Amino acid sequence: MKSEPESYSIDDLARDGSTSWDGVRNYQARNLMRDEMKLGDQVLFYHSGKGAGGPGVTGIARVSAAAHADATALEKHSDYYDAKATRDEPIWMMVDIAFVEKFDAVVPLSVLRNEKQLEGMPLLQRGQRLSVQPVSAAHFKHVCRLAKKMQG
DNA sequence: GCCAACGTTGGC
DNA sequence: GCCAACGTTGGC
Repeated sequence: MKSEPESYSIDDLARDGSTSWDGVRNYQARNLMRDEMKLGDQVLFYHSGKGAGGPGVTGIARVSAAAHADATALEKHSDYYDAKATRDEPIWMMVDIAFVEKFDAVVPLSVLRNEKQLEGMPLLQRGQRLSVQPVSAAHFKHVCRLAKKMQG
């Protein structure tokens, strides 16, 4: 899951313990949360933009609640308000995630790009912008190995 | 700040 | 249903 650290960082998640991943307004990302993310699934937490250490994976979270309606779509004054959403058809959904671990150092995107073992990882595909993306078990493990290696 | 990639909107 | 225009994302 991607987040701009200025809006919500791994440190914010560590402080809060858990959070509802509200505000996703992209159907593909919504579908991934709704259909693919199960309670207990592990999540790579990614900082986009200009965080400390540049864009990269900063830690691990875990799905603490499966997809449920994102009520911010119904709130007129919310940045995430969507006039098409109704109580019966909320349209937008979110999962809750809980903090698991913050890496000692960011695993930079530039490092991920050079890893043969991460070939085919959606995050590394040209032009990808999805804020929620699937990660294979093998890719997940490899990113964790890189994180451990970097704290070396 | 630039720009490529991509999603959405709306006219036709 | 097509597609141009526009807005957003996000790396560089």
